[in-house]
Amino acid sequence: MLEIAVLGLLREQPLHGYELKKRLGETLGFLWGVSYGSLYPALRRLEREGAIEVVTAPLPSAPGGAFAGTGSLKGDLAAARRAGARVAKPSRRTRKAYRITERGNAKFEELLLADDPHADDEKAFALKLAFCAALPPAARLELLERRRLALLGRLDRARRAPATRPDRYSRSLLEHRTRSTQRDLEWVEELIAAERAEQPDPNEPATRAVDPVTNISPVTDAAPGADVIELQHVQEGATR
Amino acid sequence: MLEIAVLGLLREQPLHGYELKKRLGETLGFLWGVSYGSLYPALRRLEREGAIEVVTAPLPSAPGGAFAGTGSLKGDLAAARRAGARVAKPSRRTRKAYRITERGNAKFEELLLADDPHADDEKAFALKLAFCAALPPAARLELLERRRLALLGRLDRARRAPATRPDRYSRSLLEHRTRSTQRDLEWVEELIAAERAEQPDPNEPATRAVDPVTNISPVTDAAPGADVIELQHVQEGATR
DNA sequence: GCATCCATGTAACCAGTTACATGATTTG
DNA sequence: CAAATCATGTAACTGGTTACATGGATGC
Repeated sequence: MLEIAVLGLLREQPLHGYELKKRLGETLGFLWGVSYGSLYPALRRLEREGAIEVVTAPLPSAPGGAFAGTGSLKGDLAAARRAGARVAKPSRRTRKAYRITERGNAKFEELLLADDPHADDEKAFALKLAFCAALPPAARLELLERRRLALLGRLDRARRAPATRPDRYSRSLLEHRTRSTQRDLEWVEELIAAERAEQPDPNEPATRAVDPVTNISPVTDAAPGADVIELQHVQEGATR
Repeated sequence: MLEIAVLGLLREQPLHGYELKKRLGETLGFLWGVSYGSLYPALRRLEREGAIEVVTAPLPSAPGGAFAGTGSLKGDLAAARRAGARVAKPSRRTRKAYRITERGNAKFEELLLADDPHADDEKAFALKLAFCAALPPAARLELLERRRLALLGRLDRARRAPATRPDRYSRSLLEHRTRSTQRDLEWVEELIAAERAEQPDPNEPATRAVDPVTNISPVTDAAPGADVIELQHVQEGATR
């Protein structure tokens, strides 16, 4: 969970821990609150495995030649000041900004499509969805399709095995839950439809729609470099 | 979480670990799956703090005089056999059945009303609701009321602070989530209304006169003791 | 010079998980 | 007697949490 969120945010621009936590709080706050006690260890972990790296630019020089101009830290500050918040001036001493690496990007996509067992389902999907915009369309579709399957499965199970205690409250709960799942399903199907509408996948000529489980399409490669563009793009507008 | 479920089940009848896990799987399976690795330690923990105790009845005598008849183990076996399942005969050697104590009952009610911070909210409430039937009406109402408050708070927060990333998916997510919360709220309010209808709280006389839903007369006395009946009811049918 | 915010981190804990170890009882 | 099932348990790990320790920078 945390790693997805961190990588997802760092995809857009380098950030340091404190700022990361703040953004997680603002933009994903409704999902769950992250604490420093898990964030900093996660950052070290990600760094150890090469998914992110410290960007040691005190301010002036852009270190990685590929990473022109990085407005990241500066832009952030400016935006905050614009917003009228009381803001400490540059400082820039102890903070360690992290940047995502190629390995990290790979890991991010891998994590979005992995359904590891101890993922909360609800929250996990919500989180993934919140970050799937930067994903290649095929992967995104896969994510939605999986979710759809999971919801269908749950509905089916609920239908064929009532599986609940007989009291009033439990029955009401089960009922409500089923309705809720149904709505989730409809919603996901809308998302899928929208996805297909604007991305009429040439690899799925009608028949393949039947079995979405095995369709790990070997042709997922959409325009290479699209990610890089996206990255620079986000940087401009991301200061919120 | 686990402790609530365990105590909730043991309230109805003494059970041993293996059976407990089976029931948790059947009747709460849609909520979450418990593993032995957490169940047995939980049982030991609960025993240590005096919330449950081992019932050392090999079979014949009902040990706690208060606990007349209890079909618990025997009834269970019979039921299973009736259902056509292949069933091992009595055995009864290594198994340790647990019974809830007075302390345990107290702890159970306390847990249902406590909103400890690391409760998943969604799942936690579902679980509590699934076991609230045996609660005194006032406590049950309190539980529902709290949930209502939480949902209202969430809605309010969502309304006054959009707090989300600007991409299509995140927006859709937030929207869907809000609708969902709204539905949850309506549902809880229905439950509350039903609750009040059959249990007109004598402590809130003034405000109820205004309420247009129930304003036929203040004398809507529904059969008192309905809960007791419900309780006895469960015990009979619970071997399911 | 003190309160406050920025910023990083550690230690202890928590509630669960999987994987493994053990053994009694039943049944074919 | 072998295989399946019933039954209890431990060890190591997971992914987070809270509480605490530390310290630089800044504003008033």
